[in-house]
Amino acid sequence: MLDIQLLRSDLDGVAARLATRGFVLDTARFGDLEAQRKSIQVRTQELQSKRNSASKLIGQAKARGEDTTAIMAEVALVGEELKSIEVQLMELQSELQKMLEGLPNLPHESVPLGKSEADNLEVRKVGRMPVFDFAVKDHVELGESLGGLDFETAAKISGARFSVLKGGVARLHRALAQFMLDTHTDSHGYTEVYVPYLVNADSMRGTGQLPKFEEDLFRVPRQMGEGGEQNFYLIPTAEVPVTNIVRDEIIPVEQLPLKYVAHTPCFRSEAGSAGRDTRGLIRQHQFEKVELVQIVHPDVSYAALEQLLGHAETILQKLGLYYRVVRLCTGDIGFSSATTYDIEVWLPAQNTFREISSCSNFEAFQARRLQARFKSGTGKPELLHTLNGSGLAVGRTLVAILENNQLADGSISIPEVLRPYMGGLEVLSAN
RNA sequence: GGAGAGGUGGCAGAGUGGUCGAAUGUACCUGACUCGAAAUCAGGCGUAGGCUUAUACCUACCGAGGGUUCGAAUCCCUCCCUCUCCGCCA
Repeated sequence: MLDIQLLRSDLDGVAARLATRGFVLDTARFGDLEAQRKSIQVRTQELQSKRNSASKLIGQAKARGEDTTAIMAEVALVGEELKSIEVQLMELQSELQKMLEGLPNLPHESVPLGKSEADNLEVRKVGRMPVFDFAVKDHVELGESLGGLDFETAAKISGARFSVLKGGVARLHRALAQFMLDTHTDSHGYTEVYVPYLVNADSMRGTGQLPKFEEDLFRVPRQMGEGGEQNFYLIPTAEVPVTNIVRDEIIPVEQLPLKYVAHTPCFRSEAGSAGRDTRGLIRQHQFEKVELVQIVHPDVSYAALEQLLGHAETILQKLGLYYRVVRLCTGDIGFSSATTYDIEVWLPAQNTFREISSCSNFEAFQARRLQARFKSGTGKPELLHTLNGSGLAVGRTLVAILENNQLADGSISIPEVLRPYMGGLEVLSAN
C-alpha cells in the first residue's frame, strides 16, 4: 500500500510513476473523493466534539442534581445529524481505502523502463552452458524412464498440474530442499522457520495477495459458529506466512535485520494460465519452494536485496547450473514490488532460460499494510522494509538437474553437493 | 466434544455508565545529585487521523463488529483469540 500522504501531496507525481508500469491512476476520482472526505470529516468531528462537551455538561449537572432536559433536547439534534454523516464518512473512507489497496507499488528509480518481459534487462550470465554429444531429453522423458515421475497417477488422484515423484527422483527432490535449507542456515545466516500453510485473509492482505489477486489462490471455506464464515487460504508462497511474522509488531532496531528461511509447499490456482506449460513439472498447482525473507532497516534494503540475490545464486553455483540474472522492467515487476531480479536457469531441452527465483524489495509497501515497524531508542516507530526471494523453487531446480545432468543413457549424474543427501549416490539410473 | 476463566498502553496490572486515553508498578527518555555509575528525587513517555506556517486545538482507538444511551473500557448481542480442567486424537 502506498502512503496516502504522498498521494495527497504529489498526486501527479505518483500517477506518473505508476504510469511507467502501465497502471492508470484515476487522479480526478481520487481528488474528488479526498475533497469530499475532507469536508465531511471536518463536519463530523465538529459534531462529535459538540456532543462530547454537551454530554460532559450533562454529567456535571446531574452530579449537582440540576435539571438537564433543555440541554438534552439540544444534543439530541446533534445526534440526528451525526448518525447520517458518520455513515457517509465511513463509506467515503472505505472507497478511498479500496482505491488505495488497488494501487501497485512505485517502481524504484533504477528500474529499467519497459512494457513487458521483452524489455527486461539481462544483468549477467554465470556458469557454462552444458554441451551434449547426444540428443537431449526433457525432464518428463527422463523422469518417466527412471520410473520417478508419474503424471497419470497424479491426474487420477487429483487432476491436471499435479505430480507423483518416486524413488530416487523423489529423494533427489528432498535432497535439493535439504541442501538449500542447510546452505542458507549454515552459511548465509538465516533462521529456519516452520510456518502454517493455511493462513487467514488478514495475512493475505498484509503481503498484497488480497484483495486484488483472490482468483490466483486456493480458498478453503471454514464454518464458524452461528452462521459465521471465514476463509483460510492455501499459501501461494512462504512469503505470506513468514513476512506476516512481523505484522503488528514493533521490532527493536538492534534486532535487525531479521533473516528467515522456510521450506514450504506452495499452492497456486493458475487461473488464467490455461494451456501454458502444461507439460511436466514447470507449472503445478502444488510445488515446493525454499524461501528467503529479510526484514530490514529502510536504509539498507537495497544492499540487502543484492545480498539476498547472491544467496539464491550461491545455490545454483554449488549445483553447477548455468543461469542468468535479469532485472525486471517497470512493466513486468509484481504488484507489491519496487525492484525485482529474476534468476533464470538454463534448460537444455527447451533451449532457453526459465525463471527459478525471483528476488524483490518491497520497501515499505508491505510493511505499511502489515503495520510492521521498528523503533530505535527514543524515536517514533517507523515502517520496516521487507524483501524476499526464492532460494530456490525446488521443483524447477529438480527439472534443471535432470535436464542439465543427463547422461547419454538417460541416467543422471548427481551434483557433488547433493551426494551426502543421497546416501553417497553418484549417478541416478533406472531400478 | 463438555466445563470454566480471560482478552485494557512496550510489559505487568487497576478500572462495572459521566472531566477515563485510562490509576499504579515496571521499562524507556530528560534533568538534579555524583569524579562516574548505582540508588534516590523531579519531569516526560501510546497509536492513527483532522486542522494549522507552527504551537494550540479537535476526533477516533481498551480483541473485532453491531446495539442501547445525551454519554460506553464499563450494559446487551454476535464473532474471534488465549488459558485451565475433562474426553477424544496424529
